[in-house]
Amino acid sequence: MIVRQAANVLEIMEFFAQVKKPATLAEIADHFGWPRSSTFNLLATLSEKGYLYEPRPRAGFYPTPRWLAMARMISEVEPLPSWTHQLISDLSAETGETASIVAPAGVMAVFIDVVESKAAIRYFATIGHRVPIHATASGRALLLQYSQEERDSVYRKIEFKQYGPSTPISIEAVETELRNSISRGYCQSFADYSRDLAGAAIPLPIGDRRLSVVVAGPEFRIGPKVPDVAALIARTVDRLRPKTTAA
Amino acid sequence: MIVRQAANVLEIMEFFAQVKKPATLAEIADHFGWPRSSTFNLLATLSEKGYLYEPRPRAGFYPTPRWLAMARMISEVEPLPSWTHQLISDLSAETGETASIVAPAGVMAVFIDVVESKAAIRYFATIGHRVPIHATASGRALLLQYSQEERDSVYRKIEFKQYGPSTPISIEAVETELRNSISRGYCQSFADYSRDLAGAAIPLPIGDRRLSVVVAGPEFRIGPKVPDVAALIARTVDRLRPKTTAA
DNA sequence: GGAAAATGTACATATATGTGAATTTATCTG
DNA sequence: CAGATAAATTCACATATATGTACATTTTCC
Repeated sequence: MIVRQAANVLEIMEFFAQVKKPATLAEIADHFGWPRSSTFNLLATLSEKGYLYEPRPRAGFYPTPRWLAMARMISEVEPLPSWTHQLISDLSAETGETASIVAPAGVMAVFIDVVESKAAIRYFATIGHRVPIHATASGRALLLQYSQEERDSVYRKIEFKQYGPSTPISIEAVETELRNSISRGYCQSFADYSRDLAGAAIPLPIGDRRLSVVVAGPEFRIGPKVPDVAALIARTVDRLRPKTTAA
Repeated sequence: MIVRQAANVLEIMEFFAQVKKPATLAEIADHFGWPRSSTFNLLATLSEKGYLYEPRPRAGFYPTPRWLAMARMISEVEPLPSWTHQLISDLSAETGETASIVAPAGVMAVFIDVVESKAAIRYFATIGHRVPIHATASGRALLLQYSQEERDSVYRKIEFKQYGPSTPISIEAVETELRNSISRGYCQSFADYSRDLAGAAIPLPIGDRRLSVVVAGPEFRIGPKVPDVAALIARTVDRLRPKTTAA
């Protein structure tokens, strides 16, 4: 069950992140199609908690820097090592495509860092974007780091859907693709989940965290180059990952 | 009316900002005394929206960097000029007390930037902290920038409460205190709102934004020095505020 | 300056939502 | 490796909550 008012808080935050200027109660209510009275309650709640204020008289509400203060506190803990951002930054620059660091979240994979391609036609992904773990290159690069039991446990919760012609729609299909990925040396996906999207990914274990790196873009552009891209990812990881004695 | 589930989202965020490590459903439910099923729904909603993930297997949830990404987008708009942080930073260093930048939010005043005192006994304020606009030095420094009509409009919404012995409990009392502040050259408060707390504040108009600076601390420590502190604030503003031809 | 329009606020009520109990899944223990 | 224990999920129902309606306030426009 989705908690509507919880989702609405996030929607409001995203709304402000987009419009980047104060908005009145009426504007917000109209934008979302919410009743004024409900909007009033929600804004009052956020204000009362110190997350919204009125920067200038009669110009409406805007989030306080409290969001930022909280987000900073949260993110200063086990941040990604700085070389991982360098990694996707370099990969995006060299390939011209979108590169991301991905982490597991149940049956989904979440983008936790993204450097977007600058091309007009590109894979549009944002931090927080989620994709099915079994039907994407980045997700499968996470699954490769799981034990068989852990994978089985994930499989049980997956609802297999035919997102595209090549989507694996059974446990065996996923396991087969994982085996292929191992022998191939990298994970790939050709519109397994998103239409026209192809990508290459490899596992990126950091400490006890299971992450993956993925480079993805429009199939027509990146498709033929997937093996090269995969090799580039591997080389770039080798170059940037700090050398340690332990594996 | 307070929107419970909206508030809960903020509580969860603050919880993670505090504990700074992943937490399982059970831990979160226990911490807040929420039913597990409700907690489940909330966490599912936040996860689905890309704000929560599972950094490592079976170690529970943690916010994704999406919070930070959103908060950055929001805060990169009309940020405070950098000299205002320098201002409160210097003030806190010189006085040993907590210094803040404050903005209006209806009948309340919100702290939008804070540098805390390092003393063991200190004014504990955080960004987002709210105080009544009429019963605090910082709030009255905001009211001084309002027109009479605007102030009247605010007064109509205030519920006058006797927070402390010196709290102004009528419109006249507030107006009188404002007049005194003008002739005095700064705003002050001696436990008008918070017990044992004294502070000095002055208006800080920036562009068309109405802000104020306040230095506050325990009454016994800062009380006798309030005039000096006020003078220091004024001097420091003069020193740091960029000179422009226009007023 | 006065009327009209827009915006913000309060409240009762129907309904969407949170929750307790039951079920399933995972983890620990001997 | 069972059996026990704890955690995560599901679901139907009572209730807390979102909202339609009415009212108040503020702003706009003539």
